[in-house]
Parts: sequence; C-alpha cells; structure tokens
Amino acid sequence: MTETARQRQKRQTREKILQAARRLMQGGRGLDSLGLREVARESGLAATSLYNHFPDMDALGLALIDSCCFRLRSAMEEGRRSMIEIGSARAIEELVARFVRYLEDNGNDFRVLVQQRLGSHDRYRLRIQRELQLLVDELAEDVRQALAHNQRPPVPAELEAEAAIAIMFGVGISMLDVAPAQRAILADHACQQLKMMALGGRAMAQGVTL
Amino acid sequence: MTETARQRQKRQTREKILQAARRLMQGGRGLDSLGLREVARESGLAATSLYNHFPDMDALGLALIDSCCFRLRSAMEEGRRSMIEIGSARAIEELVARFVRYLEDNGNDFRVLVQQRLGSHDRYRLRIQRELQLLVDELAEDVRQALAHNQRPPVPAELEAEAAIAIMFGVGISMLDVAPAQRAILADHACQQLKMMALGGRAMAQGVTL
DNA sequence: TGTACATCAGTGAACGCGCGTTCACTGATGTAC
DNA sequence: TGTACATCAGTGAACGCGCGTTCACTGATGTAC
Repeated sequence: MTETARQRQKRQTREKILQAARRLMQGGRGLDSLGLREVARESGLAATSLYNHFPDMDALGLALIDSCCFRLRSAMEEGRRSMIEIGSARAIEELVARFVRYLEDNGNDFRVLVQQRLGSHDRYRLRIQRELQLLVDELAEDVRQALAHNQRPPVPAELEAEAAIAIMFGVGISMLDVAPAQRAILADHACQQLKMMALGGRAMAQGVTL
Repeated sequence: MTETARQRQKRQTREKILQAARRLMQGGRGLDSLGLREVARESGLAATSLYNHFPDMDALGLALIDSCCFRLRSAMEEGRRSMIEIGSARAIEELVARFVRYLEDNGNDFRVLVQQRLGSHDRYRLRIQRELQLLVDELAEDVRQALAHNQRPPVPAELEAEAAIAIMFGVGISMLDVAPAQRAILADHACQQLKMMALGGRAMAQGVTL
C-alpha cells in the first residue's frame, strides 16, 4: 500500500514541526521552555494544528527526544566496525573525532539529552538512560573485540567503556561553552584521558595494583 | 554594629524562601519550573513579599545556584587535607565516599547544578562552570601534593583530576536514578575506574605508551 | 470515468489559569531629639 | 526615658500576557459505487 498524497503531506508537516522546535532550541533554549504557540508560529501553522500530529506537548517532547537519541546513536555507530582492526591509540583518536564531529553538528541535541537525562519527566529520562546504556554496551563490545583481534588479555571492558563515555561527555559539556579554537584542546584532553584509562585497564588486567 | 531585630527577621525570611524553593525542587523539579507564587506559598508568604528579598526571579535562581555551589564545595573540601598522607587506593576510596555522601544528602542540588550547567541562563552557567573548575584545580593540587609526599614521579595531575571529576559526575548522574542498594555498586565502579585512571597516569608518567 | 459521500489536516475563537511584576497601603520596628 | 517621625517587611488588588487545550467548522483529498 503506497503512501497517499495526504499521508505524505502529513508526514512532511510533522517533520516541519519537529525541525521548527529544533530550530527554537538552537542558542541554548531548553526543551521545557518551548511553548505550543511558539513552535506553531515557527512551523508556519496555526497553534491548534499541532494537535493533528501530537496528542499533547509531552508527546511532541518525546518525539524530539527520540530524534535526538537517533542522531546520537547513528553518529556513534558510523564507522564503528572498521575500528576493530586498528591499534588502541588510533581507535581512541577516531572515537573522539567521531564524537567531536557529532558535537559540532548536533551540540544542541547533546545538550538537550543531558539536560533531560536529569529532568523530572520520567518517560524522557528513561528513554535517554536506555539510549546511553546502549552506547556503553556497544563501546564495551568494541573494546572486547578489538582486544580479541589483537590477541591481548581481556581488560575490564565494561568499566572502561563506562568511564570512557563519562570522560567524553564531561569534555562534551565543556565544549558546548567554548570557542572552536579551544575545542581542539579539549578534544586532545579527552584523547589523553582515554589513553590513560586504556593503559590503566591493561595494567589492571596484568594484576598491577596501586 | 550589631544586627537589629528587623535585620535578623529579614535574613531569616530570606532563608525561609530559599529553603522553600529547595523543598519544591525535591522530587525532580527543575529550577526553571519554579513559580513565584508557588515558592511564596511554600514559604508561607504573600507572593509580592518575595520582592523584598530578591529583585526578580532570576536573582532568586542565582541565590539558589550559589547555595548549591557552596554545599558542593564544602562537601568536597571536607577532610581534604588529611588525604595527602594516605596511599592512592585509600585516597580514591575516601574521595568517592565523600562524593557519595554528598549525593545522599544533596542529590537534588547536584541535579540542579548539572542541569543549569547546560541551561540557557548565562549567569547561572558561568557561575557553575567556575565552581566546577575550582573542584578540578583543587583535586589536581591534591594529587600533586600526595605524589610529592610519597616521592613518586609527577603524573599528568590536571588531566587525571579532570577525568576523575568526569567519572564521578557520570556515576553521580546515574546514582540519582537508582535504588540505594544499587548505589553501592555504582560507587564501586567509580572507585575501580578512578584506580584504573591512576594506574594509567602512573604508567604514562613512566613513558609507557599504548 | 464520474459522482456522491467520508475522511481528516488545518483553522480561529474561546476556555480557565497562572505567570512575573507594579502599586498604594499597613503596621511593627528603628532612630533622633 | 518618652515622644515624634522615618523606615521598610509584608500585603492584596490589579496589570497584561501567554500558557495548553477544546470545539465547531472549512475545504481539499481519498474512496466506493
């Protein structure tokens, strides 16, 4: 059953609304501060038209969260497979580069996600929590596969991945506030910190203790 | 010049307002969602009375942010000096324990701080940014002093401290969502991750590379 | 293929509500003589 | 110490405004015969 003109139109309008909302959040606005009329105006629609696409404002918020999650996920998956064969140092640099690229294109998404990760809206929060856990799991899996590929002893991959995401997110949060020139420095920090972490994981796997 | 009864009363009322606002934010409410009338009601005051203590709602918000920063700072400074003499592993455990204790008492503060660190209100954001940088600086200084005390080679202390804060904050964010029983596990993760980081820093100082 | 009817995206008016802020006023506290 | 005046924390009414949502309606698109 092919899409009718009406269905296509509706899908496009829905997309227009979501994009308008995203546009409004550029420049630091939070998801919570978006108003129905404001989004409608930016979409070029009457306020009440939004109810043809979302049952209420919460549903619109959730759709926005979903699209943010989707883009984060896509960005971090991109080229993931090819990283298993290269060395740890290069792999870390690639990982950070990928994240930095994501931030440049979608810094605003990232901000909204972290904000809502701590928000009072349960559905938003759980959705994001789940998404971030997937990120950690995937990264841990990559670490394990890379080590197996290079015939190295297993390291605490899950812990490493968790810490790696924390480090990247920490740097990411700082990056949102600084000029592009400063960003390269922060990215370099993240690389060094991740390498430190990888070295530590290797040492720990060999039984070295503090 | 000693405080008059009127001055004392005013100070107490101001405190009552701030505490009412903090009470309202328990249970996940964000700073942005607080209303003037709501805070006034919770304080047992007429709405307009708040203007005798804060010129506008932004000023009230800033005062709340300030008090959150103050408590975070106090909690993390507490017993800081005594940590220089003990070994790295113990020092890390103490550090995490301190942070976990802070979260148990002021988890809500922490949430608000991280949220507003990403908010659109510049003054709030800068205030928090500065506060967190102080935290990193102090931790880096502790690391340096501890190593000097134990006559160990210098490690990249600033990087370590930055990563350590990122790791603790990452874990802290997760902790806000889980049952108390789960928290011990997350705290243990943080300890292990910080130890991994310390091991890696030591290896890096010795010139080991990935 | 043409026609009659059903569907439904988009509209504009209206709802009750709470928002932040201003204003003139009250009455207790503080101050100067 | 007592009195007259000044200060100012707290109040209640009122402001214009935008909020999310509902409703009855329009007119283009889709569907069944």
